[in-house]
Amino acid sequence: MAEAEVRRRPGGRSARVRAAVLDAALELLAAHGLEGLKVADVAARAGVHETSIYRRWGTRENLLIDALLEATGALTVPDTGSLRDDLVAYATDLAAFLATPTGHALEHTLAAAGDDPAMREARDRYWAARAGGSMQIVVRAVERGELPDTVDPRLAIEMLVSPVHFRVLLTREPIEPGMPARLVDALLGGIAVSRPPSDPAR
Amino acid sequence: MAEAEVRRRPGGRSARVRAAVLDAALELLAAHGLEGLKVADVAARAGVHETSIYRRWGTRENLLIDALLEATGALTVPDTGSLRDDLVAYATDLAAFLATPTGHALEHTLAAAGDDPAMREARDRYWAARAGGSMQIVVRAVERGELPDTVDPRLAIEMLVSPVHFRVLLTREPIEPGMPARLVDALLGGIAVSRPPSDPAR
DNA sequence: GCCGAAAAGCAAGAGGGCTTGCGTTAGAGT
DNA sequence: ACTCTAACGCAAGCCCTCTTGCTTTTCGGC
Repeated sequence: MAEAEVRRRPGGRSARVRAAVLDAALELLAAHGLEGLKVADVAARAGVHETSIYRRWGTRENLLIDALLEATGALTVPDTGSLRDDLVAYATDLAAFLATPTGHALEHTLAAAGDDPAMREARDRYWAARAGGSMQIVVRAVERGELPDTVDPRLAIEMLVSPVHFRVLLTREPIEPGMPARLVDALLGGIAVSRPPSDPAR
Repeated sequence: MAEAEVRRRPGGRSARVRAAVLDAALELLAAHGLEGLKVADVAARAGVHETSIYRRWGTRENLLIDALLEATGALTVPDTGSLRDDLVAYATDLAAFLATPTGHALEHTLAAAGDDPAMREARDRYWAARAGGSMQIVVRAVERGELPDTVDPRLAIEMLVSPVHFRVLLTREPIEPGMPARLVDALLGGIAVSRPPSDPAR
């Protein structure tokens, strides 16, 4: 997620401008929110001409994606030795991230992003990295014998994380603290069996 | 979803303008896509002044939501007597709808929509209607004894539909024909048990 | 039929995203 | 050190969303 930075030379003019612009974008994003961020303001704060931004990034959207992906570290992939605990921790972390201004902005920008080749590649890389990390939770559980090797790690992770994204992006309902655990229990045991009374909430 | 239309009088000027604008918007949406739709074009095609649109709807976004929700019938809620079949059919229908231009546009517009009170109310009504219908699948299964009454219908439906939305909005990966069935099997039985070899795809 | 209010028509314009043509500057390679 | 080129600075302008002040039409109630 942070692979640039050593593009040509750390102190080259290009790198300097790039860093200044991305920093400015993130600061203004935190200050004025996603809608309030104007390219002209970013340019002014970065001490750079607006045209330079458009020449390099092309669109406001591209700039946002670049800044947000650079600012977004990978989610930590827990490894407690317990599948259930790992999944609950991961979902909880994700929900917490999506509740931050940066997470919220990233989510909405990704959802609104277009389909040009460059954007497609950035998106694919991002999700591949996310999936690669989180699927380890499932892979390790299979290795430990906690899960049969017939499970599809990708589908399992999708079923875990997508309800969280769903609420943030579409229904906009809050994610109660107990939701990750209920999600994981349903995912592991299936809804056809009654779940253990393991959630105080709701 | 289609509750207006008898606002003041079917032939009143307001109603006429409203209908003309929404029709024009949907036609242009189908013709030029979500990004290609311009308010001025809608006004021209509807034979209406652009100002009238902005006076009534306020923003392009509101216009889109109004047109799309009006054009979107409720998804049919299957009732085959088998929970598994109902869920698979529902998820398949949803995926098919989201693959249509209208569905795609609705999905993205909803995700991008803001949080003003009017929008919030429209969104809540939409999702309440969707949830109300789809949760019946689960409720009926409980009544039939196919599921214990400890299941949370809302969570179950969220876990069913959100991976579909997730792919459409965020990862943009295609939804393979076999996905709904695999989703339902994982949801019903849990990933901890090996699934029956019931999917030819993948 | 008449009248008051609500909605539509109209013109003008502000603001932000994005583009283009041209001159200027800085840094990478030799 | 010198040049050649990629990147930036700058000015001007287009397009689209959205706003505002005022006039004109139309509809519903009396």
